[in-house]
Amino acid sequence: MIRRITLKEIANELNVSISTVSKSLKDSHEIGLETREKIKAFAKAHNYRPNNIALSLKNRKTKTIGVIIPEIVHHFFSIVINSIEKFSTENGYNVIIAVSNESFEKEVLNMETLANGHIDGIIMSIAKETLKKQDFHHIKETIDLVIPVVLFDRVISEIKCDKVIVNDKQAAKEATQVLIDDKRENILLLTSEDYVSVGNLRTEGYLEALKDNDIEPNSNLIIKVKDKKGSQLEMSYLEDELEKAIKSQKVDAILGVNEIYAGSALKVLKKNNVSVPKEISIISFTDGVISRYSSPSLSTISQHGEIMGERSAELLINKLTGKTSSNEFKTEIINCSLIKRESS
Amino acid sequence: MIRRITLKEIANELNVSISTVSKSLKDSHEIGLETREKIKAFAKAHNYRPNNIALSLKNRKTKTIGVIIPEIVHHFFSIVINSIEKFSTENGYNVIIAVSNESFEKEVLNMETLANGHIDGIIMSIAKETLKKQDFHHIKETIDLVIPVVLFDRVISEIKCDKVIVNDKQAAKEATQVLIDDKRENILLLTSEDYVSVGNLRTEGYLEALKDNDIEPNSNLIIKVKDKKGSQLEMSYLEDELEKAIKSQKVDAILGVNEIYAGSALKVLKKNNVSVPKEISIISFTDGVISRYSSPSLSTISQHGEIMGERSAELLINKLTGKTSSNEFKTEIINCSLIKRESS
DNA sequence: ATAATTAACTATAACGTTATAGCTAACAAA
DNA sequence: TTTGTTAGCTATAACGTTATAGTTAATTAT
Repeated sequence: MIRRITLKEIANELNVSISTVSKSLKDSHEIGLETREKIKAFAKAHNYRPNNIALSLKNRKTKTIGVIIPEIVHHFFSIVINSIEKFSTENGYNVIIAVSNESFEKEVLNMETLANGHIDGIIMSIAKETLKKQDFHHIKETIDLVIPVVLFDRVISEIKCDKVIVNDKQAAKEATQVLIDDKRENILLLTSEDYVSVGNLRTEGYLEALKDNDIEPNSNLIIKVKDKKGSQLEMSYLEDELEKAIKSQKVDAILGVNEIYAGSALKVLKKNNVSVPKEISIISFTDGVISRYSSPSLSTISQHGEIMGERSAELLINKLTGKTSSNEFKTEIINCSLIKRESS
Repeated sequence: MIRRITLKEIANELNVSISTVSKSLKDSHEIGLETREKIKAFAKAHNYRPNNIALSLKNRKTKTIGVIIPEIVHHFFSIVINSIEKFSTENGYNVIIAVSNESFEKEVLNMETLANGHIDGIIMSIAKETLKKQDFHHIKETIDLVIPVVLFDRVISEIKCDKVIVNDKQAAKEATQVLIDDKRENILLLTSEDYVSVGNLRTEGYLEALKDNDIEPNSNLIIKVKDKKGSQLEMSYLEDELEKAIKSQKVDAILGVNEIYAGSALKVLKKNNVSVPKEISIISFTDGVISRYSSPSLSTISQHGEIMGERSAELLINKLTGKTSSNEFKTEIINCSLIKRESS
C-alpha cells in the first residue's frame, strides 16, 4: 500500500536538498561523509529505487530493446527470443516483445508504438505479408529516427542495417547433396511461396545441387505450399499435393524447408504405408521439437536460433553503446548444421 | 537522421506557447480555430508523436504489462504469451516479457526490474525453484507497491491476488477414468516432483480416480521425474525409470503430466517394441505440437492456453483501469478438455 | 588582517508532457 | 464612463531524475 519513495520525499524527511540526496546515493565526495551515510541508510531502510521512467526521460535512453517477430508459438522464433532475452538481460537491457502475426498492418503498428519512446533499438524478423507487399517504409522511417534496427532470418537487401542470417542456400544445397550421395535422385521439395526470402534461397540451393549432379529439375517435384492464415488449410493443401505427387511419380526423398512441412509429410507417408527412410528419406530445416519426437525422428538442418539471437542482440547493443559506428553495417552469416537422425 | 519533433520545437517554430500547441493537438476550444488548424497541420507535416516516456512520467502509468514466465521455448507458455499479447494490444497495452528460466534468483531480479517503473501490472507463472523454496517475498512486495499481479497456471494460495488456473485435478481424474473405462488398470503416472503445484494436483486426480474404482495405487507405477537444469539429464532419468518399470511389471496405460514426458515415453515404448495403444495406451497433458506430429499421435488434455492468457490479461487490465476493486480477488478456473487421438 | 581556497551543501534547468491558474484585449452591459 | 464577460492565449508547476552552476561558512595562506 506504500508508494515507492522518491528523492524529494527523502530530502524533505531529512531536511536536505534533493541534490544532496541524489549525490549522496551516488556516493559523491561533494557531500560530507556523515550526511552521505545518513542518507544512504535512510534510503536503504525505505527501499528506495530510482524511477526508471524518470531516468529514461532524462537520459533519452530506455535501456530496452524491442523485438518484433512474426509468430511466437514457433520453435525457431521462441529460441531466438529466448537467446535475445538472455544476452540483453546480461547486458542490462530489457526486452519488449511484439508479434506481427505475419501481418503487414500489425507490424507497422508495432513499430510505431515501439519507436515512440519505449525502446532504444529494434530486432526484427519481417512478416510474410510485408515481404509480399515489398513495403518497408516503416523500417526505413525507424532507422531515419536514429533508432538502430537489426534484421534476422527474414531480411531484405534494400534496407541498410545490421543483419543476421543463415547460409540457407548452401545448407539446402548440402542437404540435397547428402540425399543424392545416398542414391536418391527423385527428391521432392516442400517449400514456401517465392516471396519468403528464406524459402526462396533454400529452393535455389536445392536446384543448384541438382544441377551440379546433372539431375534435371522436375517441377512436379516442387510443392510450393500456399500459406493461408489459419494453418489448417495450409496443411491440408500440403497433404493433398504431396499425396498426389507420390502417387503419380517416383519419389525417393523429401527436403522440407521447415519441420511442420516435414512432420506433415511424415503423416502422409505413414498413411500411404511408405516406409521412411527406406523408400523415402527426409531431411528438413528447423531443428525443433517435432523432429525429435516424431517417429522416425527427422534429420534436420539446425539454424542455430540461439546463436542468431545472441548475435542479433550483440550487434544491436554494440550500436546502442557506440561500440560500432552508426553508419557501418554488418551482415553475419550463421552456418547451419545437419543433424542426422532416423529419417535419412 | 532527424530526431522526433517535440511540442517545444513546434511552439518555437510557430511562435506560440507550448501550452497552445499541446491544447491545439488535443483540439481544445480554448484555442482559436485558425491557430489550432495551423498547429495541427504543422504537427502532421512533421510527423509529431507524443513521447510516451514523458507521458508515462506525467501520468504515472506506462500502459505496459510485464509478463514473467519460467520458459519461453515451451508450447504452453508461448501460447499463453501470444494470447496475453493479443488481448493487451487490443486494449492499448504493451507487453514486456521476462523469463525466469525456472530460477528463483532470476525471477526476483525480473520482478525488481519490472516493478521499477516500467510496468503497470504483472502477469506471471511461478518458477519451479521458487515453488520449491516457498519464498514469495518478491511477489508480496510488488503487490504492496500497489502493482497488481495476476498468477496463472502455477499459483500459490498464500498470495492474495487474481489467479487463473486449470481444473488440473479433475482433468487428471477424468483422463484416468477414461483409461479405466477402457479396461486399463495398470496405469503408470509420469509426473513431476511434488513441489510443482500442477503436477501435484494432477497426481491427486489420478489417485482419486483409482480410489473411486477400487484400484490399489502402486508406488512403482508413479514416476516422479527429477528435473535437472538442462533437460537432457531429466529425460534420460525418465527413460531409464520407465524402461525399468515396464520390464518389471504389467503396465497397460500411461498418464503423462506433460507432452514432453509422454513423447519420451513413446520413444521408450517404441524401442521396446510395445505397441501403442494396443498394449499400452497414453494420455498426456499439454496439447502441443509433439502430440500432433508424433506417431501414433497423442491423446491430450488441452489446458487452453489461449483462454488462460486472455483471462489473465483481462483480469489485470480490469484492475488497472479500475473496473474491479483493488482488494477483491478472483480465481478463474478454466476447464481442460480431452482431445482424443491415436494413442488411446 | 585580508584574500584565497576549500568543504559542504543548494538552486536551477532540463528531459517532454499536461492541467491549472493567470493574463490581456475586445466587446457588452449598466 | 466604469464594470463585467468572454475569447484566446501564456506562465507555471508537476511527474522524478541528474548535471551544472551557484552559495555559504570555515579554513588556510600571505
